[in-house]
Amino acid sequence: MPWSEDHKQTTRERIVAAAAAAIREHGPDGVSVAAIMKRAGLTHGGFYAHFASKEALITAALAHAMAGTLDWLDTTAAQTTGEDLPGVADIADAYLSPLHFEHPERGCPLAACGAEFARADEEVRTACGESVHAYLRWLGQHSQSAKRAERAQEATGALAAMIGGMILARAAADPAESRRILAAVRGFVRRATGDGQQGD
Amino acid sequence: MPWSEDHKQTTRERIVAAAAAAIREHGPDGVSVAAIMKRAGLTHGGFYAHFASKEALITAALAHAMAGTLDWLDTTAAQTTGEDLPGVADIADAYLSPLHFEHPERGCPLAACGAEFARADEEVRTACGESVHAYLRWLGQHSQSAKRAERAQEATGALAAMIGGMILARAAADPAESRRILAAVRGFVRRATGDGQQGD
DNA sequence: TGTACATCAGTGAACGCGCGTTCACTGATGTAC
DNA sequence: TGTACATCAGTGAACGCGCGTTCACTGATGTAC
Repeated sequence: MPWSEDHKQTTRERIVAAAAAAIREHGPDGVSVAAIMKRAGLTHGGFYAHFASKEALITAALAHAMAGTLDWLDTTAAQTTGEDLPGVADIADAYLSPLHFEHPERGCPLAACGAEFARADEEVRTACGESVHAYLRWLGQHSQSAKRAERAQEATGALAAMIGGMILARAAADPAESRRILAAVRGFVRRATGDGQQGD
Repeated sequence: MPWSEDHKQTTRERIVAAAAAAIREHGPDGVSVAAIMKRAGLTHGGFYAHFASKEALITAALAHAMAGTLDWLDTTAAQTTGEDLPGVADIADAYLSPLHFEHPERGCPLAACGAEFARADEEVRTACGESVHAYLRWLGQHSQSAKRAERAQEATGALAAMIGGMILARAAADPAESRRILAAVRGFVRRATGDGQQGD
């Protein structure tokens, strides 16, 4: 075999990473296969040696973005609070941060293009449904409520507020209003989860 | 003048209404000018006698959808509660209803395409920012909190949860999970706003 | 160690298609006589 | 009341362009001798 075993796999991952960033920045319809390949340092012709379709790439990019986001939220919230298992409101603080606001290309794929994924063809739609499920499961594990039903409600409500809050902040007219929105939603989630306030 | 005075205005409004529905159903990039004109019972050639660009139509459609949504929420929440000025949690109940879930084409434009509007060119972006501002103002008027700052936080947090909740429900894998999500977010908002529960 | 070779990751021109937009036209309409 | 006319809302063919996808090729690589 003329090329090292994992060379193609590495290239594939480079394409997925480039796609995950470009799609979150411009939406799945706002970026072309050629633009993604260029971002990965390649030409568009080679694309179909790695993926069956643009659809398949979007699916892989969504999974990549989701995994990265959960990882980043876990790490950031744990660092900020100094606890191994931060609570839902701590996760929401990390999510509703100015850093996340300014960098959709490295952030939550559902805040960046949730509605578009949900409207897409079956392959992406299915991956999107799985992402939602995994997201809620993961956030539920951070809930400190005693009852299972309460943990589920807390996780679902908080995730909704997080995603909607980031969308509102990014849709707002000016940066000051965006900051106000992010802070308000952080406070709202703390109030709903019954956690004491923290930081600002 | 060979045509009645408001004939052209009526046609224009028919195009805007068709666009508002089609865009909320398929996204601004998912529907063509020709498809919108067909939906309005016209051919695509006449479009530029009414609008300077597709961008201008999207802007008008967003405003139309926003106005219709606030109206519908006000009416529905008032009918359900039997009060003139329903509270934030009552509005959230109407928003997070199965009917709204099933009919994005008649529902909130920010839940349907908020992220896309926020990424669009200046004209749509500006209209989107104004929509967010108007939305928050309107919902704040429904808050029963005493202090202004609390009303703002309640409105912002609830709107975030409403929009994010609808996006999550529409992105979920199966109808049962969607229903669970909608119910959970309704409960979450009631908890955060301190309102007693209502209905289911 | 050096060289000829087979492999296949990546290249770039080309394709068909649908899009937003333009424009010469058609024909339904209200008005003037 | 009836008819010729000017207006302009709406039609449909055509445009240039960028898209997703295909394919004949190129050239860097590890292997065999």
